[in-house]
Amino acid sequence: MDMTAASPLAIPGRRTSCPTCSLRGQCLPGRLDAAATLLLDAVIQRPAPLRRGQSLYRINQPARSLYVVRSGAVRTMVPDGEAGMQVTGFHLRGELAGLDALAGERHSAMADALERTSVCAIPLAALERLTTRMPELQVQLHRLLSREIALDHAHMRQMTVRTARGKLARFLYELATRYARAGMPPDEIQLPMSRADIASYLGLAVETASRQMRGLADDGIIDANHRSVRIIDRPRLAALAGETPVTDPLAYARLPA
Amino acid sequence: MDMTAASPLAIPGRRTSCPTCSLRGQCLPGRLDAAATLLLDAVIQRPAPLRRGQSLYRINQPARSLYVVRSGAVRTMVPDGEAGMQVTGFHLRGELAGLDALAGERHSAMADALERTSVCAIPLAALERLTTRMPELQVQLHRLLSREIALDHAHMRQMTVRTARGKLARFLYELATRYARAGMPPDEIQLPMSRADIASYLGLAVETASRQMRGLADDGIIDANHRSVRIIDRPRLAALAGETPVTDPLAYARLPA
DNA sequence: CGTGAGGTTGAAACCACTCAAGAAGGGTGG
DNA sequence: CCACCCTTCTTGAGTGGTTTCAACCTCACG
Repeated sequence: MDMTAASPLAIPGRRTSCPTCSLRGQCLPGRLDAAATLLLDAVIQRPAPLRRGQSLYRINQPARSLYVVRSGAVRTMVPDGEAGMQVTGFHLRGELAGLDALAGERHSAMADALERTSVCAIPLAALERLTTRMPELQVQLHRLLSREIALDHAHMRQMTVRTARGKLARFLYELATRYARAGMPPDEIQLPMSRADIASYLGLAVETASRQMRGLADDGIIDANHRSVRIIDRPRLAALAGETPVTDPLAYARLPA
Repeated sequence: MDMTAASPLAIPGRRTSCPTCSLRGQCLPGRLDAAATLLLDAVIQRPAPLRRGQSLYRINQPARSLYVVRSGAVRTMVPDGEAGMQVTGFHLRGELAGLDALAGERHSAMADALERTSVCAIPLAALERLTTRMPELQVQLHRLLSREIALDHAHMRQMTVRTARGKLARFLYELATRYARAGMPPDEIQLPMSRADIASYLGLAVETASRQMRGLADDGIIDANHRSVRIIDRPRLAALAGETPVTDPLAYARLPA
């Protein structure tokens, strides 16, 4: 299945714009009125789609824009030890990338496309100018920032799970949730990332990621081969994802003095 | 050593204010001029110091403010499985808390004080109003947001380290860095959090955290007993913190098509 | 001075990592 | 269109580190 052609927004020759974009509601325009949306639309750049492997921005590159993934998927990584890279995030349709340099300094991470990917680039300078004049836009920006921070926190929780099975379950469960929000079928996932990406993201060895994927399949929870994953038993996946074996449930129940 | 009395800002009877605050530069005022700083100062609330264990905000509570830690330390946690809590962050002097609800919705985490803690509360409604009128303030807000996101990413990297020793080393190293930024001695750390907090934060068993702390001490890298940690061999700590044994350095070097 | 939470230490089981090799895809060029 | 290559993924066995369970210590506090 070719996902790159799935988006109705990628029709060549037809110029995409905020007013006609199906992501409008969950993107920066939010609940902006038509006139305001046009003002925003005017500053947004829509570069040619990135091919698989092309980089969106590099480490230490001065931050110019904020990016919204229109279709495809973006991966962010930071250098890690000797020449290695650590995957810090995946950005799906409708999600933001480039927040690490919101202040207009330099990027602390690098980002590249996992598959053919279209993005909207919002120049930071223009964004600042617009938000001061459009309070609604600022609210929406903050809303999106909150969402991205929440995603990061979800990621943290994934990694503090102490079993590989639990990590992977949580990863798939969260991915399914995000696919649903992006308007894609949440139980038929085409993974845009490799096992190595998943392993790095979760802090596992590649082999472990592979084995656990098979393990979930053997248990009848998912149906997995290669990059296509079908969730069969969602409740059980949720149970695996939600549960961390907590040794001492009272350990953190500290009473006010 | 009692850290709660260490801050010159906690002098009773003397009302703290942005213009006289030593954190001014790295806090929201940033490089605002005197008049603008006063405007900001006027909306900032300074509640009575929190006692150890008192909560700053709870889960699902409507977000009212953004918080800056003036002295002390705040811990944030999310519920995790059956009645357990997962520590997602520690917020030291000069750092922000409450970003998970920046959009003015509800808090997805809870926050409480690890020791006697003073905070400044910036009402979100007022903040929004001010940023639209003061572009400089907005830039600084974004700068702080970037910093917090960077902290989260550092945390992620901590957790993907696959050895407990490395996780703890990275934790201590980063903590020392943040202490330095807060203007505290970076090599004489009084840990505000318990071993259980550290373990939860890093995704380890409490016993492992304890053992590794001792291990670092045995190796002559730190001097640790209970909550006071002295960094003896900073270069070696950095080496432990920076290095992850990367199996395949080329695994993520994907070439553009 | 007792009590309890927080912290440490020990021994054994388990799980994930490492090393190694083979299978399966996808892409490329003949 | 097929054969080839190379990347990605899988599978297997052994090892080592982390977890678990349990007991003990110690410090702060009432």
